[in-house]
Amino acid sequence: MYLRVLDELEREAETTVSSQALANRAGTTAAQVRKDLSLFGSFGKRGLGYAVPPLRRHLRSILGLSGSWKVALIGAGRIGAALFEYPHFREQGFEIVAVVDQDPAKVGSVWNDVTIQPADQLESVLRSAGIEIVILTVPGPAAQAVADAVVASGVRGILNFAPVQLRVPDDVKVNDVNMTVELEALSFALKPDAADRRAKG
Amino acid sequence: MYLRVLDELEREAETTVSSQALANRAGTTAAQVRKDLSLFGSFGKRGLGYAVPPLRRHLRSILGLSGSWKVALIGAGRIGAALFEYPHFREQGFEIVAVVDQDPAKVGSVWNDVTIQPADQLESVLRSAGIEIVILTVPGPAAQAVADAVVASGVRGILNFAPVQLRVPDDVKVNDVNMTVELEALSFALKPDAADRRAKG
DNA sequence: GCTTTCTTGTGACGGATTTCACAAAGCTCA
DNA sequence: TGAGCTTTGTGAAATCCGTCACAAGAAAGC
Repeated sequence: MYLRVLDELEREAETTVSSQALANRAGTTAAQVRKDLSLFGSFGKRGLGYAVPPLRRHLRSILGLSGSWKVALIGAGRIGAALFEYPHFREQGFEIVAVVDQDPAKVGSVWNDVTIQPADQLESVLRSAGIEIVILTVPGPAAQAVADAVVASGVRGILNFAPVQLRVPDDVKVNDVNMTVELEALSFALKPDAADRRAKG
Repeated sequence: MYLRVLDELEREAETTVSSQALANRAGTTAAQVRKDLSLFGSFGKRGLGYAVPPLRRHLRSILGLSGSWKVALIGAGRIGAALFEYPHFREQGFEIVAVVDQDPAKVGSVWNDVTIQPADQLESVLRSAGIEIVILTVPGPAAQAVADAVVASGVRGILNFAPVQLRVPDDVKVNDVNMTVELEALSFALKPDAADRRAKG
């Protein structure tokens, strides 16, 4: 989130930012910002704050965003299609260089120079394209089987949109985007008798 | 996540489940499951486990999912369109009964019986449809202004897909879905010199 | 009815994370 | 140059959260 704020500050041509200002924009506290950043080094100047462009470069480097990552999209349904066009992935260095789908009617279509490949060739597609991270937008019931094949192809990062918990080896990292769970959390916070929870914590 | 697992177990016609089994499927530990559930009551039977259908009902009630919620989609772009069709929202009781977009070319289109309304009528649309939760899929730079109007319309829950931190009053709950941040977290975990972090914690 | 087996509910512990608070450092201006 | 103001970096304290471990409840077998 700090990187997102720094992107914004750089567009606004701000040259420095204090931990307090960074905290305000990122939705946290000044002390938290300083603790977080100090884990990776001393980037600020006392009395002044943090210089925006260097801190942004530092954070990009810390996050491993200095180069670019080769990403495959598995599942060319509505959500997959929307993500394929999502501009922020490329802006941050994630290039979707392969698309795979199980539906024969979709295989062979070309999306912006990328040809949709059949699911039964998943492993060879991932290996030959040198894929490092996969975005998984297949239906829940199919997700675990696809994830197994993805792992077998040597991929160690999965961004999972399927509403199931994937079981993968320890050296594979899965991050879930679970939109339904987020909505349900809103429901919990808003349900009629939730007022006391808000008051008492 | 427990509710998701219980949905699954009920489809499989399982009648009871132990904290251990629930933990396996939800990706956590048995002790964690018991602590979490015990916060809201004693739902299990010692020696037996939890009865699936009643626990599922309990969780749905705790989460405020007993009835249904009226939801508006603001932003009819690619992501908005994908979410409109996403079946799991309706399955869990979230009905998208209004769609709003700023683009005159889209206003007036009908999506599955819902007519897209113009952004300048946001407040009246939200109020007259009795909207309780909003899904925000507008571009980042527009998000705060739209959120302000949403809050002014009395909505107290926002599912925010814009990659910015929204500032809202304390009685409004915002949940963020930040796909780019999730990818960046994968990048951090996978970047070449990340091996030592994994080993040492 | 009694023993065995299973599994919950929960207090105690310990590790992790956040907040607090302040010395040290840098800038500005006289 | 030095006083005053600002803001970082970081130990210490406080808080939060997950894990452990076990007493007690419930069923099953005999």
